[in-house]
Amino acid sequence: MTDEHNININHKDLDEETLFVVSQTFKALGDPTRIQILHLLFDREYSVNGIAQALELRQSAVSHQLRFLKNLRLVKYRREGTTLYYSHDDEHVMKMLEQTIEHANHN
Amino acid sequence: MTDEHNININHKDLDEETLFVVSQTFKALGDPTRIQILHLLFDREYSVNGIAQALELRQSAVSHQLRFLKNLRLVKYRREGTTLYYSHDDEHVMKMLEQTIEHANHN
DNA sequence: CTATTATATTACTATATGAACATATACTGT
DNA sequence: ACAGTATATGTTCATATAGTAATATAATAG
Repeated sequence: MTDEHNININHKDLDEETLFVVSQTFKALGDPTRIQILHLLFDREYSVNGIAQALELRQSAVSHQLRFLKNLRLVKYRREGTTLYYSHDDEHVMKMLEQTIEHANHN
Repeated sequence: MTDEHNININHKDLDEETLFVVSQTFKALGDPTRIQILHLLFDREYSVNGIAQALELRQSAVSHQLRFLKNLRLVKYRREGTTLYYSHDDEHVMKMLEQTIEHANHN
């Protein structure tokens, strides 16, 4: 009989799809611009131009990065006229980001 | 004063150095090969060739990625003769990796 | 010392990435 | 329909990245 009662997680199975999803998720957080965008969205929603102004970035640069984040379902948006208000859409990722910023500041 | 003029309600500012450290940390986890290496090191230490054989990678490729991970203090090594045994060296990062793999598998 | 083994490093190549610019699309008000 | 505004998209370019092959270095055994 094996030690199936053990609480430890089995680290031996890492299938290709999981590997891809995990690496993509971290890749999203591996760029300063995207981190800044998500960091902004921590507190409240922002329009695309709002993000661009707050971070002093071109509108197209922001839009490109938002598409990246939206493809990974890390952000979502609601429309109000011609304006799109973006907000974060993945609690787990936002918590990781918060913790890692905390961790980095603590050193 | 309206909310429109009060753009900087942000609690925690995100200084440039923190931004760099955080993005570098996530960048380390943003590559499938590095994730596989860290995933291997979850349970125990491995030699460079051990990692190469386990993941079917060239020795030099593994060595390159280990240098990357070592620069970020995510892994450490001990020497035994000519063999270097690598192990993980950042609990926070390993926990994040574990949680994110769990999170990805859960979907 | 020399030979062997394990790992690191250098040089190179192919691909990925991020930003810029210009343009296209979507919506609103007139 | 038209003008104006907000956002998205296509293209191009410079740089970053990951891998390979070949070589260098380090430690050990004989």
